[in-house]
Parts: sequence; structure tokens; C-alpha cells
Amino acid sequence: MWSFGNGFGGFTHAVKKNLERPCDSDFPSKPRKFIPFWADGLNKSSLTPSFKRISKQGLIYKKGEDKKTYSVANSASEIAVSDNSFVPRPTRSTYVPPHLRNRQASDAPNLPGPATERPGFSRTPGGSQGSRWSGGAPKPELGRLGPGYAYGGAAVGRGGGSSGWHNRSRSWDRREREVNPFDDDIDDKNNDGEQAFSEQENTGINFDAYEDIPVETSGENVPPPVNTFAEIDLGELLNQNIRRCKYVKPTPIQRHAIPIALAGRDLMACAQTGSGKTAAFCFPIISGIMREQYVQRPRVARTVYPLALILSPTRELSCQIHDEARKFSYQTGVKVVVAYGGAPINQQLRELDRGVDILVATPGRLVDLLERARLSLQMIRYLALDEADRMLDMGFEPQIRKIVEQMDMPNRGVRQTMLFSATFPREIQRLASDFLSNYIFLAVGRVGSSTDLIVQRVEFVHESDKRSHLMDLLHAQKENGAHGKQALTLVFVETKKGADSLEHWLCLNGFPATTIHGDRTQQERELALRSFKTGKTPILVATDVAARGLDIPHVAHVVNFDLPNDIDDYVHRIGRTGRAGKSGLATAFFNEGNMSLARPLSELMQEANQEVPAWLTRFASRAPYGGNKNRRSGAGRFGGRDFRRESSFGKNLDYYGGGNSGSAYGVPSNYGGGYAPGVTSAWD
DNA sequence: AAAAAAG
Repeated sequence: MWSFGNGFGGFTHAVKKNLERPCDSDFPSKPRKFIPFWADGLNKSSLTPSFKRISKQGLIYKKGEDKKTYSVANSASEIAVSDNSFVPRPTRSTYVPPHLRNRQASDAPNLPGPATERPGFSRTPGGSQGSRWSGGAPKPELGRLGPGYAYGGAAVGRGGGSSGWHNRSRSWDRREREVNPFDDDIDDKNNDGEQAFSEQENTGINFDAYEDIPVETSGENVPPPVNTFAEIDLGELLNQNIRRCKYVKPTPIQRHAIPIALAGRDLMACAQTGSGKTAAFCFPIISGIMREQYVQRPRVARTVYPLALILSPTRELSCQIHDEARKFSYQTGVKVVVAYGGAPINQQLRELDRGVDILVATPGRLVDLLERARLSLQMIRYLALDEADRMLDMGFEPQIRKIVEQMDMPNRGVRQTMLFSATFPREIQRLASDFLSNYIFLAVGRVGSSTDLIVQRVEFVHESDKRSHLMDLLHAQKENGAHGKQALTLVFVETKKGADSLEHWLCLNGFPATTIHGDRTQQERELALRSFKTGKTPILVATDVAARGLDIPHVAHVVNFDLPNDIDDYVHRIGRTGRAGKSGLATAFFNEGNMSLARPLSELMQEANQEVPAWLTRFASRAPYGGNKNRRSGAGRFGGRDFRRESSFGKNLDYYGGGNSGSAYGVPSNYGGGYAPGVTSAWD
């Protein structure tokens, strides 16, 4: 299901240089801060940098029921998987996590949006010159789609000519992007093998349990959450897609984030992948774009002007987001394009040329496109960073800064910026605030993966024993497994070389394994993922490229063959299991090389009510700095809590009657001062 | 120190 439709059509052609590249004057060397007309008067107060006094408000905090909540969320994905194999759907409302939302029957109606009369969405019917489409062509589909949210021309090919996406489907004889994205099976995606998992249990969803997920917000004038999609003014076409996704009720992150985003506010949000995070930023973006009456986009030869930019740290994640966004935007006329490296650029260029409203991209390819002047960020109104803490981590931060601050993207406060991640270290929050304006901080309790559903084990394994130990685990697992089949096991290692070597060794020893890491070609990466997902090679050896965001259903076991140095990475890694309503297992091989992780790991496990081996507790107590992970390696590691509360002005203020001074994982921390011990955090 | 992300 990893669709690299943009990529592997032809490897043969070399990248053709764009000879008609606009002159440099189109791309000033100095950052040009363009304030488009539409931004005038928008979000005025937020034009001043943040760090205003943060009022304490908006706290919705409930304890208990979290475990139930998690299992509920996960059960939903179980259902969705079952759907794929025509297992009867439960009558209860089903939350289907993003990665499974393309499994629906292929009968999504082809209906135009009945134009509800809402002023915000109304637009002058009739094709008009100077439309929002880069081609500036009329929108012939308007009549057909109705005057409501229907923005006909999904993309107008360069060189004018009117063509809505219906037309395009006909005029382009290849499969179009706008084929029904809800039909994976007839699309260009390969679903075979997923049926193998059809016989999963089928649980009803208790959405009421969602109410108990702890949520923390801070910032000025936080818009109140909503309880239903109906309360939100998203537009009928988008609502239809939400229904097609069987997405009946908003998840907690959506309940809170969507109103915030619709209010035009900047947002820093902590929420686990799989909790509906992608939808949480896609819905407001799509809705906002539909809402726009006319956006005159400049016409510069071969340069396209997306209105929204979504960045993610890995190519696979970008694809995943693109796939989801396409579903949400189906028939809305909002065009989503993905651009990432490792695949031939030409097809991506072609897609861009056909028009783009929302661009999903990895940083490198994006910069490439910008430098080719095939793309301009002048018209960006929405910027979303997925896995934002990773994006602003050391390796990525300069690139992101370049894209956001040194190209032609509108300033913060002019554009709307939304940052999402499951973890938000304090130091990264500080960095991130450069990109945000008077933002709202939002933390939603983990939904669906990190700890409660996952049994975490730590074993002391010397470096030299790791392989045989892994072998033991795999053998045991195979014997216990159903039908003698090897359960999907994701093995994380430290290095790319180590990944190849371990894969080779596993294969030699009769365990079908494959590997994914950054030294493999994109094609190999995609193949490896698919092979893993379908169970063909039920063991996947991976570097951290697979640690974040990827929704791989049915991973039964995550083995930290090499532990990461960063507890955040550990959290992201083990979050690959415990999905789909199953209890996941996470095993870590710990040895003398991992001492820096002793304390944070032991704290994390305690917090998650895991059994902590006595030896680990001993190591933890000996760890430097008292072992608080928020101080380790010089980098403060707070997350799950607005750092603004702790730094300049938040100090010693006890907003919540204590608690939550720790990390994103709800680890009660003895650092941070003054908070009552034992109080559960928002991430409990 | 490693991984990711452009080719």
C-alpha cells in the first residue's frame, strides 16, 4: 500500500534540466517576505512574536480510563482491517485510524456536494478568470458540483485550457490522481496479503471512553473543543469524505485541534500517530482552502504556488500523509501532491504542473524544487510539520529553517503554522516557537500505542549475545504463534550496516527477514515495507527511518536490538506495535552501552506500569545527573507540556495543582520543581 | 555517533 505512484514509473530517464527556468529575479536571493492580500487583517495580534503571558485556561483533565481508551482506539483499527476482508462491521460507530481508512468498499458515491448555505463557504458560482488555480483557467465544473464547496478544477494543466478533474480524468488516459482514493484495491496499490490478517477479533468501539483522555491546552483564548464533526464547519464535501472514511466522531486530538486550526491559530500539538493526527491538520487545511473565494496565484512560467505545505521527516511518512490527504480532499477540488527524494523527479514535476494546493514533501526534495524555481512558497497559508520535533532536531533544523525562513514563505503570523508530534522536548519547543506566532499548545493523552497496550521487557544482553538471544526470541515466538506463522517482528538496530548484516544473518538462519534503512533505494525500501506488511518477510530489520509515524498494522513485536540513545526514539519505536487492538510486545536488549538510558527507561516503564528489572533500577539510581532524562546530553527533554509554562514566566506556578512537569510520556519527574509527586500527567 | 533528507 505504499504508493510510490509518483516514483517508479521510469528510472531510465535522466532528470531533465529545466531550460526555461525563470530568471533569478523571480527568486530573490534575499528572503522576500510576501504578505498576500488575503492575509491582510488576518491574525493581526499574532503578528507580534509569542511569549506573551500565557493565561492558564482550557485545561481539561481527567484521570483514569486511559487504558480502556487506548484499547478502544486500537480495536477500531482492528475493525477496519477486518473490513478489508468483509468481516461484518459492528454497528457501533467506528473510529478508523488514518492508515486503514482506504479499505472501504468501492462504492463511495460520486456525488457532488449539495451546497449548504453557509456564508463562509459560499462563493460566486460560475467560472471566473483568475481563479485560485495556477492556470488561471475557468472552473467548468462549478455547475456540476454545485455552488457550495465545489471547487471544480482540481488542477489546470499549464498552458491554460479549462479542465476540472473530471475532464482531466478523461483527457489523461493514465490513471488519475483523483480516482476514488477509497478504492485501494482497484487503484495502483497492492493490497494482497493483508487478507491474511482477516480473522482478527472484532470489537465494538466505545467512543465514550475517549472523553476520558486527558487533554492539556495552554495559550491565549483557546477555542473550545467540539464533540462532533457536525459542529464544525468543514464543508459538505469534506464531510462526505469523512463519512466515507467511516470517521464518525472526532478523536480527542481532532476535537481540540480542529477548532483551534479553524480559528486560524498556530498550534503545537502532542499526539500519537494513529490518533487521527493527520486528519487533525488536514481537515482545517482542506476546509480552509475550499473556503477561499478566489486566490489569485501568480503566473510565472513553470512555477507553482501551493497554498499549504506539509513536511515530514521520511519519504514513507510523506506518502502516508499524501494518501490520507487525498482521501480527505476527494472531490473537493483541492489538489494534493507529494514530493520526496529517491524517486524520479519528473513525474513529481508533472503532478505539480497540473496544479497543487497542498504539497506534502520531505525537506530535501522540497528545497530542490524551490531551487529549480518550479515551486514557490509565496502563497503558503498553511504550514504543517509532522513529527515536528524530529524536523527541528539537529539534523533537520537548518533545512527547515531555510525552507521556512529563508525562502519566500510568508512570515509566521501571516501563514498559519501547525506542529504535530508525539513527543515535544522542551528544547525543541523553544526552537519551534521561532516558527509560531501566539500559538496554542495542545497535548492529548496517548491514543493507541505507546505504553499501556504494550508489554515492555528489558533484558540484559551483552553485545556478543544479541544475535543468539534474538534467535531465541524468534523461535519462541514462532512456536507460540498461530498457525506456526511468524508474527510480524520489527527489529530496530543502530546502524544501516548493522541492519544489513543482521538481515543477512537472519536469512542465513532460516528467518525470512528484510531491511529498511536510508542506504537502500527508495524502491527497495518500499518493497521491504510491503514484504513485511504482507507477512512475506515477517521480520523487518530497521533503522530509525521506520521509527516514526509509519502505520504498519499487525506488528506483534518490536525488538530494540540496539537501544536508541534517546528515550523519545524509544517511545516512537515501540509505538509501532500495540496497534490494531492487540497487545504489543516490546523487547529491549540492554547492556553496558546503554547506561544513559537506564533512568529514563526505568522511569518510563514505571509510569507505564511495566515490570522494571531490579538491575535496571540499580543502574538507574547510579545514572549521572540523577538520571533525569530532561537533563541528559545537555538537551532538555520536556514534552507533553508547554515549555512556556516552565521557562521565563511559568516557573513555580502550579497551574494544575501539580504534576505534569515531566516528559511527554507522563513520567513523573522530580525535576522542574514544585510539582507534587505522583500526580499523573496529561500523558498518563 | 547515527540516522534522515537532494543527486
